[in-house]
Formats: sequence, C-alpha cells, structure tokens
Amino acid sequence: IVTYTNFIKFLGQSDCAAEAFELFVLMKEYHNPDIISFTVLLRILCDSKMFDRALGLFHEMPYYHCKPDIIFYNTLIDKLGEAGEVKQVRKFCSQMEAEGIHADVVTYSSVVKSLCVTKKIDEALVVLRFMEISRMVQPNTYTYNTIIKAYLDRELIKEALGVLGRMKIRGCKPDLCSYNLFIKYYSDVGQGMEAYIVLRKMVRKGIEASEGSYRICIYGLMKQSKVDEVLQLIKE
RNA sequence: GGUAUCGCCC
Repeated sequence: IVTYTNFIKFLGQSDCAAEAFELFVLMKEYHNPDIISFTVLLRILCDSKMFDRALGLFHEMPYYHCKPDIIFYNTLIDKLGEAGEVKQVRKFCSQMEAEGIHADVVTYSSVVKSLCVTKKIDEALVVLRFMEISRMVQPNTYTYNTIIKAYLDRELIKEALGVLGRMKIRGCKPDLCSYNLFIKYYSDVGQGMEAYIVLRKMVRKGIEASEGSYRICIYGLMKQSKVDEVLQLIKE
C-alpha cells in the first residue's frame, strides 16, 4: 500500500490526476486503502478542482473502516480555502469539531489564507487575534507570512511591516519566506535598493538567502540599473 | 507513504 500510495502521489505531482485516480481504483482490488492513501487522493482531486469527487470520499471511506483525521480535514479545508469556498471551509471546520477533531495551527492558518484570498483581510485579522490569545493555536511564522503576503499583494507595505513587527514582538522569527516576500515587493514596486537592503539584513541575521531571493532582488536592481549591486549579488 | 506561508512551474 505504501508503494501504491507513493506512486499515486507521484502521478498527482506529475499532473496526471486521471491516472492517479485509475491507479487508486486498481489498488483497491488488492489492498484496502487507508487514511493516508485517501488523503493523497483527496489532495489530487482537489488540485484538479474535482471537489465533488473529493467530497465523495467521505462516503467511500467508511466502507474501508477509515475515518477522516486532522490531516485529511486540513488538506480539504486548505484546498477549499484556496478555491475561495469560504462557506465550505466553515462547514468542514464545524464538522471536524463535531467529530471531536480539534482544529490546530495548520487548520487556522488555512482559514486565515482562505480569508486573505477572498479579500477579507479584516476577517483574517480577527482570526489571527483569536489565535494570539488562544492557548492551543498560537500563530506561527506561516500564519504571519500569510497575512504579510496578503498586504504586500495589495501593496500595503505599512500594514505588512506592522505585521512583521507584531510577529517579532510575539517571538516569531521571520524566516526565508518572510524576507522573500519583502524582497519581491520592493523589487516589484521599483525599489530595488530597498530589496537589496532586506537581502543584506536577512544574511546578517543568519538566514541563508535562496536562489529565489537573489533572482528576485537582481531583477529589482536591474530595473533600476543598479549595476554594482547586481554584479555583487551575481558574484555571491 | 498524507496537511498550512515566499519563490519556482503554468
């Protein structure tokens, strides 16, 4: 079953959702699927926007004595959220709680993201506040990065910097993604030197810049003909 | 062997 599951996952990652589904069907002739293989399939179906089939898994799983667990729900909630199905997100959050499965920081981070992608940052902030005062679902760097990205996508740099400060105060360290978000923002809006400064700060703080950090920063600097800095980054 | 943030791909 592990081998089948790995292969199904591989097909999904190779944009072969139909083949992945076929292999799942074939596997069922020899092995009873388990919760992990159901989750892998769930993700593939959702990524292919086949939400009706994905939800159909709820009816098939009991036949194999499988019950949805926290990872299954989190996967579903995240994909529904990315698709902007906020109402469905709420529904399954309630459903999992009703089954005694408590939403964790991953669940809440996906909820925050769903509100951000549907342009409800104010509501996302309400959820973030709830997380901050909670004991069980303290926001982490992922959660804050999600909000920062939402602000930067709308070119609200002041607000994004506010969230950055807030996460630092709360003991969440900005990571590679946090810095890349700001590097991309400054590069996109034509402030290549600011991007460069962020990259420098990241390195100084001991976070290794990724190939992407350099590429985006170089792009921003080139737009402004900052040749010396570009050459310096290429050399590095 | 399964879940959330940038980039990458599209």
